[in-house]
Amino acid sequence: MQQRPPKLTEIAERLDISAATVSNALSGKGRVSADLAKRIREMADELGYVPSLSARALRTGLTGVIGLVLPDIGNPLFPQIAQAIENAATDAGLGVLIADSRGSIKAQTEAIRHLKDHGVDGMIVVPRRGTRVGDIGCPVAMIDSPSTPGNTVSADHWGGGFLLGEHLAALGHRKILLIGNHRNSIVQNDRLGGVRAALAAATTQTIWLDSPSMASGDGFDATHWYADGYTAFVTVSDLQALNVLTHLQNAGIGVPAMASVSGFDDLMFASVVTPALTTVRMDMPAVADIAIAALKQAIETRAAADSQTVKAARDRVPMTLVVRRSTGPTQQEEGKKPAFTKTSEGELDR
Amino acid sequence: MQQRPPKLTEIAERLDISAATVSNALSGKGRVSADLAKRIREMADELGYVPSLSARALRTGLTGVIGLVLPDIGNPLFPQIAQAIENAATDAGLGVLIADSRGSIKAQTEAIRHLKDHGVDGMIVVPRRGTRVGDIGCPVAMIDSPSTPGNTVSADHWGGGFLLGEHLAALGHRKILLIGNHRNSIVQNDRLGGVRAALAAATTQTIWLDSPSMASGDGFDATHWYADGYTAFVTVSDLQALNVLTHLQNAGIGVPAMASVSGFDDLMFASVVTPALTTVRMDMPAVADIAIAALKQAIETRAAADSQTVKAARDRVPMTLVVRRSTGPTQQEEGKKPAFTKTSEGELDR
DNA sequence: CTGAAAGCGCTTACAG
DNA sequence: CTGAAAGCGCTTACAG
Repeated sequence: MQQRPPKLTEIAERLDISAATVSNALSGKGRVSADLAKRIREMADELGYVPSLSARALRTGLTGVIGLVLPDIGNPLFPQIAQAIENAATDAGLGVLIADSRGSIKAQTEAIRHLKDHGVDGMIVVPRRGTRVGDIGCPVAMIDSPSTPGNTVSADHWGGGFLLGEHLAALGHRKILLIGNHRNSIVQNDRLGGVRAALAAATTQTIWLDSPSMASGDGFDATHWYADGYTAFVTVSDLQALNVLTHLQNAGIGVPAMASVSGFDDLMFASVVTPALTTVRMDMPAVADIAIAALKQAIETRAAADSQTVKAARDRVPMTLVVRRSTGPTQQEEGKKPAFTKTSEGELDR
Repeated sequence: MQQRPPKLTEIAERLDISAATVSNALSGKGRVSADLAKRIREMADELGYVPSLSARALRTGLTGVIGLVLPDIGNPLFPQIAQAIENAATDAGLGVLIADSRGSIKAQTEAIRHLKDHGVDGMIVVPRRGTRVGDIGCPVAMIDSPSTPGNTVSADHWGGGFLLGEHLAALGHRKILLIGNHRNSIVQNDRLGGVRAALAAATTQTIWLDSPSMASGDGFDATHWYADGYTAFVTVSDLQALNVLTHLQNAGIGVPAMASVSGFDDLMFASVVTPALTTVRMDMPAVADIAIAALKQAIETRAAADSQTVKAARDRVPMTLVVRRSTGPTQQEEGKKPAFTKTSEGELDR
């Protein structure tokens, strides 16, 4: 039916007052008598008035939309991030425009430009590994590792790793293998650093799958390490953990009876596999809330200060250890079910 | 630095011509002499002119932004969808605003309203199961099952299932168990219907995990069926397949040596597990292209016809069988590596 | 407390 | 082929 939506002046006409007054009343600037303001609001409701964001944007220079730049939408962690950001933004009355910096750093730059062209008031960037985002002419909140310069908010990856390390130590593991993907990833180093710190009394060995020695040959073979006495395998992500888990199972090494496998991120499949994966989870909603709050504040005070990376917060959100069943080696742990919501399997496909 | 961006009138002033002419030249309406148009474009480039979308939106009533409504951003299939849509939209010069209809149908309605309030020109909706979206006052493209009324474009789920069924038949399986999650899901019925049709000569049995008998007790136990002679397990999603796979392995039933497990969607972990999952994949980019094209056309012709669900296309995009290693029962298949890109593990966490 | 007026930066008939 | 003018729907000083 595409009814032409009522505009502000229509409310004004009906009430025989000026558009300015309607605008003031609706924006709650308080320059209107309580009584009149109430009548205006009622009329607006009655007419189903929805302000034109385009007009407002043109006038105020603010669109009420922020951009979300992700290194790769295909990233399995993306749903968690996007969902948390979308929720927080919606609560803050902001729209979220997404952009995928798929592939290259160049693509990241393009994505940022694309968003700017679309007039976002600010953006949240999960930068590509090793990337820095310069001044882009609008406020930016970065979600990265706490050790990254320019970071605004992030989970406490080191602390999360420490929790996991303590857990494994308590279970009695003495030889633990730590498996990382990219040796120059700050996040991965933070995570494994925490694990190592908690396992100072045990034997740990760290291997990086992107190292030359690994890249050649058939790569990593968990059974080999198992034969060497390693009973626990700590990976830097659940995807890697899944890989190790199924490898071991496939080779007849029981998990958690004979070996323990754990990951990070609590990806949606972590609770679906048998045995369920023990993992370390970030509090994405908290990260998102902080990022949005910082961004919003920066947008609001933007007029005064120059637009810059939002550095106000620099928060470090704690991580949570999610103990499930893969906790060997002697199966001490019965595995509590996690309290938080997991991805609804029901909506998998319809 | 937030330099005030140059506006159209500045170009006009510098060239000592009218704003109208600049506008015409830049929008390529062709009412400007080629020579002048060229000079205008050069000046625009030189000044780094970026049109104000807000102003254009106010004037034309079109924002150049579409909304993407997903049933649940947490859905593991979401990354594929979002990425494909974002790519197609960007190519079409459109921005994508996301909305999560998490949880309820009510939330879906709210999400749609939220997007409308933000002035999207149209939207792409992946509706919640069993949901219909009424007229919302702007063009809508629905991505659902081909059998769903109002559907605009979708993968050929039945056809994909048929491919999988044929494959299993060719491998010599005689007793195949089909496992669905929601007995009233159109997509799932389409998929399993296709499988069944191709396996007409074999024995198939279908169970639904949401049926009362399943809901009670400990639910589904693959080993029980294996003992009963079933050698192939077809699930309606890779997540389910992963569950079955790890269950079997955990119980000492080798895959693919003793049993075959397959799924749908080619979720990012499908190629990471051992053995890699055989699955059926939709061509998301094709789906996205069709949806965006249909939407764009509807937006452009919107003035004339009333806004409605886009029904132009109703396309049925073919699905692809991805044969990997889980294809038993006699391990005939050596498992080709899939040709398409899988989610870059590298960006898992940084 | 309320209103008249200007203007945000474009595009689009309409003239010339 | 080019330009003058109006207007999209708001908000914001500025008066009263």
